[in-house]
Amino acid sequence: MSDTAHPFSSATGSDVRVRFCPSPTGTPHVGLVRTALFNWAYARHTGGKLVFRIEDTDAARDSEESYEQLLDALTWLKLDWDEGIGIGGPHEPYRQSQRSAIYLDVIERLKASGHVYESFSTAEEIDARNEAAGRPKQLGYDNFDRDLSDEQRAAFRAEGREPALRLRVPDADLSFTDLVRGDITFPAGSFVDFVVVRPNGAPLYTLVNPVDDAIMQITHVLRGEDLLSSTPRQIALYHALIDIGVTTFVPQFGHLPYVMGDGNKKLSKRDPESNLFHHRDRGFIPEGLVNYLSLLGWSLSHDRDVFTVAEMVAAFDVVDVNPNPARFDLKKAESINGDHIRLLGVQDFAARTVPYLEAAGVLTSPITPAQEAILAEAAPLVQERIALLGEAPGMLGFLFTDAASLGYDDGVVSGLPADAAAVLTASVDVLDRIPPLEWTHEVIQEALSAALIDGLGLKPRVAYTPLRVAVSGRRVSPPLFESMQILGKDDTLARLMRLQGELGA
RNA sequence: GGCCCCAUCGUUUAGAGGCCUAGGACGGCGCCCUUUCACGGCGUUAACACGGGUUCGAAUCCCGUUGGGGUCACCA
Repeated sequence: MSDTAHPFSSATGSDVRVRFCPSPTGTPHVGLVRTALFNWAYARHTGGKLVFRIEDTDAARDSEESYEQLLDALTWLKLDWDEGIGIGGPHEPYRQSQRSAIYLDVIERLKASGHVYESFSTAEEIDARNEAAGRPKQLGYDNFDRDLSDEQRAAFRAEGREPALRLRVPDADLSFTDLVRGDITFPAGSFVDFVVVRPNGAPLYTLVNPVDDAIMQITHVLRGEDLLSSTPRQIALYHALIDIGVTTFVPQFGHLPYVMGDGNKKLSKRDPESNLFHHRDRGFIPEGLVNYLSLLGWSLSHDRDVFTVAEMVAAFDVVDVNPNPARFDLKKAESINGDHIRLLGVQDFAARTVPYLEAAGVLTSPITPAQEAILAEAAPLVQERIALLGEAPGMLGFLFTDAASLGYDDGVVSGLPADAAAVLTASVDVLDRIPPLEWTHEVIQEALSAALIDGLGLKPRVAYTPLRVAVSGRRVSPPLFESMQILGKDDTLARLMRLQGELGA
């Protein structure tokens, strides 16, 4: 059925207006970020606008720290917006805590037009009435106060009660076409008159969210699936807002699938994997994380899942979003991040490792020119072998210390084969004969290979493991000969001799 | 419980009636490359929840069943 008085938005191109409107509670969740990403991508794809506003109407839970984190998150991921926080626009202010006067005005108009009425029922009374009537408690509010007479209202007030305000929802089926799920109909009676204003006059999310969307002329509401069942109530409110002239259309809705954790549960805020910054701390780069997050409910094509954000923007449309819930798969996320790390220019890559190396105490802060030179040499060696920037300190740490202070990983020295000492002796001997000016990985490899593989008849694995441990303190490291080249002849020999000492002791 | 949503390999996703003896990716397994670990290459594993329809023909459409999930706040 078409409702010509309350039409849905028909925006499709640059007239599209989407919004991202988190409430600043806790740390940014990857599901929240995915929602931001899809809104952003849709705005960029259509050439429309993304509005960023803050829903801080819950003073008890909202925090300024969380607000800062939201900005940090979007900035880090390079999800920019066209209107709202920090930018301004025609509908300022963009923090709900500063929009009270606007809501008060809308509430007055809603009251005057009879869309909203005073409700004195308490939760206990509602439960009691349901119980008395043999209805399950979960049925909730029974529209009891809908047609209270003036006398009845006066009587309640005389008892000292203050009313909440409820929206009168239509007694009719409500249908809409969900952008990702298709036609959805809620039968009349499955949604009841809901509270929009507390007795103390404070408007609730159920009111302010649609009111702001209406005032800001939002054309597409793309949000989490958890809001799906509140959509009919919201559409009912929208109809009221249209009736009183706040707006002229109802936005289109698209409900994005959940981001799940292990098992069949929504990825909980308690789970560290849900925390965006946890992933950043471990060394995800924005390109990689955005790419992976976009795959949670969407895909670029049938045979590619590593792509740039520009490619995503060019192709993204909400109607292609898959309605099934998606599981956050760390392994795959890391793999895709690794692919993006490999896509980085080597200088860019090196620069991005610096904060991680500093945080781990591998580099001084600020980095010295000498350290910078070593990093530049070593970066290509590790760029292709890590999936997270957080692996860089472990991979590169040995290059920024000396023979005396090098630490050995647990068990690597004791785990060396019996002939390790002989390998070290032979290696020191042959390496010492390389002139300093010829100290390159090719020459080093040639010399070592001749002495150990040909000379001692060892397998490469057996021959080089002691050297690797001596040089890096680890069983796994960047390529051995290249590492020796970076360290230089003196340091390399000192490290081999130190391990000789450790083994002899 | 009412209402709503969802249902393709272990995971994610391709698939909008014949191109599907179901494709990609991650994971797993094996092999190759190789100075370790990776990277890269090659191969392999493994799915249309079930039952009815509609149709010449269904993973694709309809109905039901089952199984998941969400929501029913004077939170957002």
